[in-house]
Amino acid sequence: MPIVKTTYKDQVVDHVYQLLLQGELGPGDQLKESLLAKQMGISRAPIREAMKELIMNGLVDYRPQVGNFIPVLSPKQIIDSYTTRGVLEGYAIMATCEQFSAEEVDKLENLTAQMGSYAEKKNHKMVVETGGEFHDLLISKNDNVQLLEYTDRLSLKLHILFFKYWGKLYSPAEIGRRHREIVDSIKSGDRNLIEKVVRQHYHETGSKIATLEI
Amino acid sequence: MPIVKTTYKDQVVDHVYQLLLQGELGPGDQLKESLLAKQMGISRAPIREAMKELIMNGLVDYRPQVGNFIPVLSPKQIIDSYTTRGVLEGYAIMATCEQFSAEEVDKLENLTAQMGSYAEKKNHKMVVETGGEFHDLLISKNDNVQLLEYTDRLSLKLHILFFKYWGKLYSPAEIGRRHREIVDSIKSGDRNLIEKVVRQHYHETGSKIATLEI
DNA sequence: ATGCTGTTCAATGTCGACAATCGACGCGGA
DNA sequence: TCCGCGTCGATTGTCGACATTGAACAGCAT
Repeated sequence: MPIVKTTYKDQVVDHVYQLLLQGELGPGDQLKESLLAKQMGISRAPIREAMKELIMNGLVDYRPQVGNFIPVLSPKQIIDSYTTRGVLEGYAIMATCEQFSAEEVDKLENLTAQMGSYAEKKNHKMVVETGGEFHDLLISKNDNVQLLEYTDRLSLKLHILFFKYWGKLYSPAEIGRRHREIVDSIKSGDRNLIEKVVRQHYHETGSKIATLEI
Repeated sequence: MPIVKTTYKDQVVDHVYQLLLQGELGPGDQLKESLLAKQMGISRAPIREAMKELIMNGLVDYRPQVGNFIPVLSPKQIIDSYTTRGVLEGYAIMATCEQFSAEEVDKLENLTAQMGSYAEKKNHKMVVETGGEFHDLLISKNDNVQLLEYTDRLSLKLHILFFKYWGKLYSPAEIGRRHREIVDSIKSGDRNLIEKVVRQHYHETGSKIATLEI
């Protein structure tokens, strides 16, 4: 039984995540401290604490003396965010690519196959879950805390803001091709290629989402 | 006359920056809200707001229910931070390298010469200032807001935590060589080279500082 | 001497109220 | 009609006080 010491601030953060994931909060919406406080039966103090954390993670824009808003990202900002993610994760994976054992490469290939299978069945939930496992294994070798902090923040932000597109972005064939490409680059041992492939993957994902968001 | 709307929170942030730059605050020190509030003649509310901003910029570590502390970075963490900076800025510069005009390249070379000159005279202050100008010009072409946000944060953090070493890191000859190397890579137009040179520069800087910090 | 336990105190977590400020609205004049 | 200005309401900024929690210390048992 995990004893979870949960402070009000953390509850507020989770609450806002839920609101975003359930679509009750969308781009441009304002998060009013008093309203949130009343809804949750607490004071504004922990709300403000939570806002700072959300701002830190890029899920809330802060305008002094005005309020906190769910960010409205322009197409360019979407692409830039994914580009940045590609830069960070591309490096993280490139720098550790020779640490993958044969078993782990097998695992990556299995996950790719599973993802294609789920995609065929239009089981988007499992596609996303399997994709997450694939992704986590890829960057799991890196231990640069500073870099991981930034990638985690960015992943969380993009995941929550654009999760609704995850299922519709790529055809099953494309999903397979893209992930195979990454695995193949790792098997090749060509570090430059690995970094390039990862960067391109995220850049294209960003571009696709940007077009869908207009 | 610039009308600067300065809130208490911003004053607190600046105050802590000053304490850090003046050496009155160092790694491991705790920032006690009540104490800061009393010193500045304000309540704890804006102090807490400021803490969040400092945490966001990596200049303060937050331990729930315990307090806020100036981070103590291990040698590896120092190297990792500089490595990450190299990854981000290396990409930023590489992606925009063909946008530099001949005049701007000249400017970079002039700044390099000036830096060497100041270094010879042991004018560390001007070395740092000129180096900052060099650096700012290099990344000025990039307009990826997400990436710039991360690089700015990281630059600020590393600048404030390690500013004391800036003058003593490299010999005048090394300073010249390093910056010429970067300018040359830009003149060559070899994107891979540019990124590699920038990454290596920051990695080596991090390594040097890490050894000095022990 | 060592390790556990309860107490104490200082620091953070939370609260409700008041002050300062921004944005919207409506009025009046060109 | 359009633009500038002042008022007003709603929201954030700040405050002092109280509640809660973590860490250090003393005392006891082993």
